[in-house]
Amino acid sequence: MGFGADDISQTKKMNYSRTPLQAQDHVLAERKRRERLTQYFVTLSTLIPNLKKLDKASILGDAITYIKQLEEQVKRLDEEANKEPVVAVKRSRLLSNYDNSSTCNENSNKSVVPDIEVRASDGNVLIRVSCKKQEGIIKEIFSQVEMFHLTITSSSVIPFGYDTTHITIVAQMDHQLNMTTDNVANKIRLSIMKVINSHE
Amino acid sequence: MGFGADDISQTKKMNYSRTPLQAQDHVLAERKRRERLTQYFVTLSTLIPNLKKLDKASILGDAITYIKQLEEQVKRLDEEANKEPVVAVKRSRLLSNYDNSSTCNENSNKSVVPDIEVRASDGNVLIRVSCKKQEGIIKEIFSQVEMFHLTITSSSVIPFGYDTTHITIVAQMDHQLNMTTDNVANKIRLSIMKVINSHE
DNA sequence: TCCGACACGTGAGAC
DNA sequence: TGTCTCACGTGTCGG
Repeated sequence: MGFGADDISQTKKMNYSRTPLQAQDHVLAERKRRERLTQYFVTLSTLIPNLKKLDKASILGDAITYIKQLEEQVKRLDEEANKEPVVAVKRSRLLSNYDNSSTCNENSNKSVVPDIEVRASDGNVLIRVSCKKQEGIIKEIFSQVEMFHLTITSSSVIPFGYDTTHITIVAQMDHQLNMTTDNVANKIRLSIMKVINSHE
Repeated sequence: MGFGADDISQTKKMNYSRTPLQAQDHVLAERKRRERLTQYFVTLSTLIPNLKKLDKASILGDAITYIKQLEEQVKRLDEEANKEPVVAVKRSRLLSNYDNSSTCNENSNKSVVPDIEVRASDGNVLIRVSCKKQEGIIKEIFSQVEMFHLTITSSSVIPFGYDTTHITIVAQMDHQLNMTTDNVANKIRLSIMKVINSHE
């Protein structure tokens, strides 16, 4: 940063006067520079809402507060968009390129993300799977369920859209297994997730 | 806006010289003003990411582009937050003590949390409701679904545990409705949620 | 009247 | 080397 005549002691007579031929070039360039800065100021002032005074200081100050406010708002919206669903279903994200950034467009992959929900209550287990239609995947899922000595009381397999299958199974736990329902639920979830993963 | 010596024609000898006693007050005030402006500039420069040059012009220019970028980002996030995500799962939580951790004990409340999931894909709508067994609630849910001019292609109603019912419905949207699938999904979700709430 | 804000011309440092 | 940017002091308006 250059410093001009800093102190008040007038040393007005400097040794070198500029080349007088184009010393005016200097003033012209400086004029141009000021002009650019002023233009920046008016451009900036148009971006700031509720700007009352057009002071350079006010423009700068309000720009600062406005940027802070915008950043805070972005942060709020961002973490609100990325927060987990309210009743957080355990969900396996099998597509690694699942884009959760704010710039993602409506990707059709999003509708076919396979997800699994297992919940247990009163010795019963509810299994809900939503996955792509795949050859033999239903058989394998049922096979996995039976490996836990569960008695299936009802089930439904419902197609949804072009390539999605929605499976709902309710089964009863064998009482001779001394496992907690949550433990069983977790094991089933992992098992099915593994099956689906092997098909991807 | 004040204008100084505008043109090059040197009329250097102006009529009034300032009161010499506190003409220095003027330079002091101006010095203070410049100081404030400079401080604003450095404060502003700290807010702008990836700022390479510390020019006033660069600071202003990058501040302008940064504000535009932030505004655009806010706009994008805002309209993204208000639209229903495709995969969805905005879920009404009526019982606040729902424990989704893996170490949760067998709380019978878990199985009766009424929750609704609506997702839309390829003009189809999948509706999944899990709620308490209640007199006539199934009829009302189906009635609500039909009010949206949806053609139900398949459905299942499965009991789960002592007092829970799990309902899955897949329906096709009427093409003459020029509504987005997400919009329909959201409306259905609200409608069913209202029905269930009135039964609680 | 004075105070605040502005543009101006200018010397000087930085790359 | 020249070119760019800066702070400075100053004259001049407006409220």
